[in-house]
Amino acid sequence: MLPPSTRRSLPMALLRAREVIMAHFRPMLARHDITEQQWRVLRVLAEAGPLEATELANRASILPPSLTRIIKAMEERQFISRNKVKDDGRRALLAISPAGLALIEDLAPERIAIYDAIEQRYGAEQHEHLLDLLESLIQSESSENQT
Amino acid sequence: MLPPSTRRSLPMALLRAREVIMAHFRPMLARHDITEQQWRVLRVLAEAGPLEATELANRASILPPSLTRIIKAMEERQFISRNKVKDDGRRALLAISPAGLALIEDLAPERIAIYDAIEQRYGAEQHEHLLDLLESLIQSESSENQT
DNA sequence: CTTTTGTAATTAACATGTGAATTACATCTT
DNA sequence: AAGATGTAATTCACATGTTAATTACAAAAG
Repeated sequence: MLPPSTRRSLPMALLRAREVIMAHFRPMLARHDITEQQWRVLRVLAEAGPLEATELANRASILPPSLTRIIKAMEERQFISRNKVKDDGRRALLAISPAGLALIEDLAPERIAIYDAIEQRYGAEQHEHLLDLLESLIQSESSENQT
Repeated sequence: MLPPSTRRSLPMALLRAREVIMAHFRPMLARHDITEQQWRVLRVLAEAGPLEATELANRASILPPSLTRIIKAMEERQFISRNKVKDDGRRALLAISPAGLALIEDLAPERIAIYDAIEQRYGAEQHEHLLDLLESLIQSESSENQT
């Protein structure tokens, strides 16, 4: 229960870990002129199908104001489309477009290769274990658990 | 070696984990009108003593352009001071001021309580193990390891 | 001594993070 | 139906992330 030093604190360790991982993916994304967040939006929509903005924001871990801007930019680049929901003028369904799907499929091999290389260097077992521990942390600390 | 779904990918898990942790600290920082990054700068300087900008940026995981802005703001609020290094007009030593130290000391009890509560919910052993795995990941993937 | 090369810090330009306020609709109340 | 309340999305204002370009200075090369 000592005061956590900056050298062994969860927030700093999580930040640094994310940095070293993303460093491997950034060149790929930059070559296709797409940001990390735009990439997350595309992948979530590709996996889950059309979603409303709120749900998409949650799944991609992007805040609503950011998502508004991202959607606007990606609509202009024709990577996603929006269709208003009947009976509720506020909501709209956001869907990935064929061009967006094509981009994801183009990048899939490289993305998998990068991820596999990380897993090899780090070790498959450690990797699985780390994912488990992170999921567990997210569970134990998510605000929905407050009774 | 399957394509990592967004539900079990390291980048997403690290991002979400950091979010749920920081959610506990944000109210405290907001009450003192200080940002997460400014807080990191203060703590690093308090722990390590005066540092040059480059070293401070590395230790606080802040990019140079951001640090330039942060230093400017914190100098105006008198939380840090800068002293030019003799013999090299480019460098300057950045140091935490008495007011900065006072802020850190004021917040220390609450900060420790928050951290301890997280550790209790999550489990001390899991917590240690997670830190170990993260350190190991950072080691195995940091760019200095490229031969 | 001048030029070249290297390094630290800053600036520029644009995207995102963040909290607060606002807008546009829906729904509930009376 | 009119007003009160709730919800989804956006807008605003400002801080930071990110890359590229630039400035300021130092050190090496000629």
